Amino acid sequence: MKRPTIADIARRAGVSKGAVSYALNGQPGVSEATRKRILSIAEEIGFNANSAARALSGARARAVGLTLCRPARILGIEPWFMGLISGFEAELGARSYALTLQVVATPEQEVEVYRRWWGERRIDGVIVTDIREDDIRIPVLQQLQLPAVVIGGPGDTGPIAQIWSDDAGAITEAVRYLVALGHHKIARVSGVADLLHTQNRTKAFENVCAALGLDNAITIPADYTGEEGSRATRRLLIGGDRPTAIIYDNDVMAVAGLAVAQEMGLSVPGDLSIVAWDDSPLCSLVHPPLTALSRDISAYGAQAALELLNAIDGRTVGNVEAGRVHLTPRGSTAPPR
Amino acid sequence: MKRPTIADIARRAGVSKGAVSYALNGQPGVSEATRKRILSIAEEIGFNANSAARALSGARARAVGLTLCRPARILGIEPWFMGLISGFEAELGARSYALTLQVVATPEQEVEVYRRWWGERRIDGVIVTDIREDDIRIPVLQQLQLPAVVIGGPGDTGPIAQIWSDDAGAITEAVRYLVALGHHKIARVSGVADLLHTQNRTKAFENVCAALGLDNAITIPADYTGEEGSRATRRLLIGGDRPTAIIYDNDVMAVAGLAVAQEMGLSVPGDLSIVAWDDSPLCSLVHPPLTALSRDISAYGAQAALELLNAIDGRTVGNVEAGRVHLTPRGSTAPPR
DNA sequence: CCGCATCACTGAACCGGGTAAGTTGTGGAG
DNA sequence: CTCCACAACTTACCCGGTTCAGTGATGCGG
Repeated sequence: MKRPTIADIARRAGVSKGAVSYALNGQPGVSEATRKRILSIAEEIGFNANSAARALSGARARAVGLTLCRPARILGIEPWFMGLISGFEAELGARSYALTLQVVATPEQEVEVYRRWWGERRIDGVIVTDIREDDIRIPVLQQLQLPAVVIGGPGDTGPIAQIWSDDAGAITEAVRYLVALGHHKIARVSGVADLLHTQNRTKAFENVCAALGLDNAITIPADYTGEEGSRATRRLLIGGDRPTAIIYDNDVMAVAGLAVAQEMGLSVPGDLSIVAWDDSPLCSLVHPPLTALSRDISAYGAQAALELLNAIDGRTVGNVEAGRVHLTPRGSTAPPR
Repeated sequence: MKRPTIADIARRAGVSKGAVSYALNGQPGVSEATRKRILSIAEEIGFNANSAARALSGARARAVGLTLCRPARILGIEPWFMGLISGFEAELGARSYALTLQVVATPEQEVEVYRRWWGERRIDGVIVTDIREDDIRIPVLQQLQLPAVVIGGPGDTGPIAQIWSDDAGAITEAVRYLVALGHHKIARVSGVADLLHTQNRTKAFENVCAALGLDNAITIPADYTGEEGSRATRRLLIGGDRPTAIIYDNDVMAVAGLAVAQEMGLSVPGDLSIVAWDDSPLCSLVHPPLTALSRDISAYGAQAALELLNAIDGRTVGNVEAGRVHLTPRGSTAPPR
């Protein structure tokens, strides 16, 4: 089956290619009558502009890129990324932008992918996640002048826009809630330590615990996987002076922690309260359902996509705070026995 | 920063654009010495061929498409799709093919996306998942002559290649295992009923139960979500003649089923044995860890990508069986009390 | 009735890589 | 020494949109 081109439309409408291009793009230069005729022919023959030709003649590629830099086994089970992706799609799909995905192993590879995409003119901009301190991707994106938005922070990303959520406020709320329930020994199992938002959370956790006079408020670094979550939980629970509540940096580790507690014969929430970060269906799936720090990940993604499209269109975008994180109490938290 | 083009390379090497093109693509027509010189210049200035120009001049777009047609809240938690995606990437990344993703709500929208992608020449082929009986996407793909591979089946997809796994054999193995443990009342909670692989599994389940003389071997249809998994499990467990073992069509529903059993005060595996389909980290995360029907999803995806690349290159591909599914016994199965 | 602006369009160049057809230059066979 | 085959290029056009510089035709004020 032959793909229709603007030349086909031009022939059928009895006008030139240029006129068709103006008509289809809503540019001035054709009469309303001709425009309507051309549009109806385009509709009739099922015309879609060849994205390659469009991109080649200096216009947009109408695609944005996303690299995922986490091991496959984490990606699979983490609801976070898929939530984000479906959020992107909501905005991108509406403007028929495509989303190009690449799974990589290291930040260095990510930089390579950015360079390749840029050289290939394959994408108009990128969405950057898992931002670190002094992230090596930032200077490269600036050098290439590739429009971008960073998800995460707040932190220093120079002129590149950030979409961030108030992690510090959220963890403060969680700790206050646990203290109000009567907990004094609260621990935390964190995600990958050199990610910016992990550091923000850790700092805020230490601050609020100090402010409330909690000692023993330690953070054990982990990596978001269930295995590490279990290991960290065991380390916390085997000591004599064990915590009565644990806050986990993601839902997967929280579920793993719950399993460890059950395995050790501890009752949740009787002996141990559990708070998960990021409220996915996973949290309401287990027994007892987990108290969680919820945010609308999909809306977060949609907002990021919108800001990126703005950046691509040359509108300057500043730092934006995404929707608030709020605590959703469920069966995994209670006053300590 | 200006993007280098083959014209830049040609100028620096003192040859014509054509020679550069031949050299970069490994075509005959240039001497080894010239080819090396050109390649080293390309390397030095960080050349990447403009994918738009390449696609426009009749060559490949070097991208493949994937549409995901499930509600966001399922996509997020289902490890299946992300596993598949990282499998694709392994093959695609190696040949620097891009993966273009689109989340849609209905099969009709999927067809629209295929048509648009085809018209835009944006992709060279598509990977089709969640295949149904008389799937509306198949005739469209044939009409457009868009290279494709179907994941799932076996079923009738005409000339389009399929990658399938032996679901019938797997469920037979699971039932035999439970019977060997001493179970007589085995139930199943299935995924979306009109998907082809669900039907294959249901048929095989009925066959093996009939062959082994099990009565009460009912299948309750669900939709892969935790909520439906819980509901189906409750329905099965409130009856007087409740099953002693349940097989779930995915891991999410199995975990939900486990929570329901615990909530009802039933011990797993003492009162109820649970088998999950698709062994994700989720299965070893909960307590007790779930016995599962394991397959290497990532390898499955890689194989599908490879076959698609073959199809794009014009090599005919037949139906391929992916790696075997095998039963991984864990703590959630035992002889009934 | 002339001159000028405006509209509605045409024609052609352009983007950057692929490739068929044409042009050298060289070596070896006859 | 001539002729031919072949390697090693160059030239020129193609892909399908976008865009800019024209070109008639029309309208309108003076």
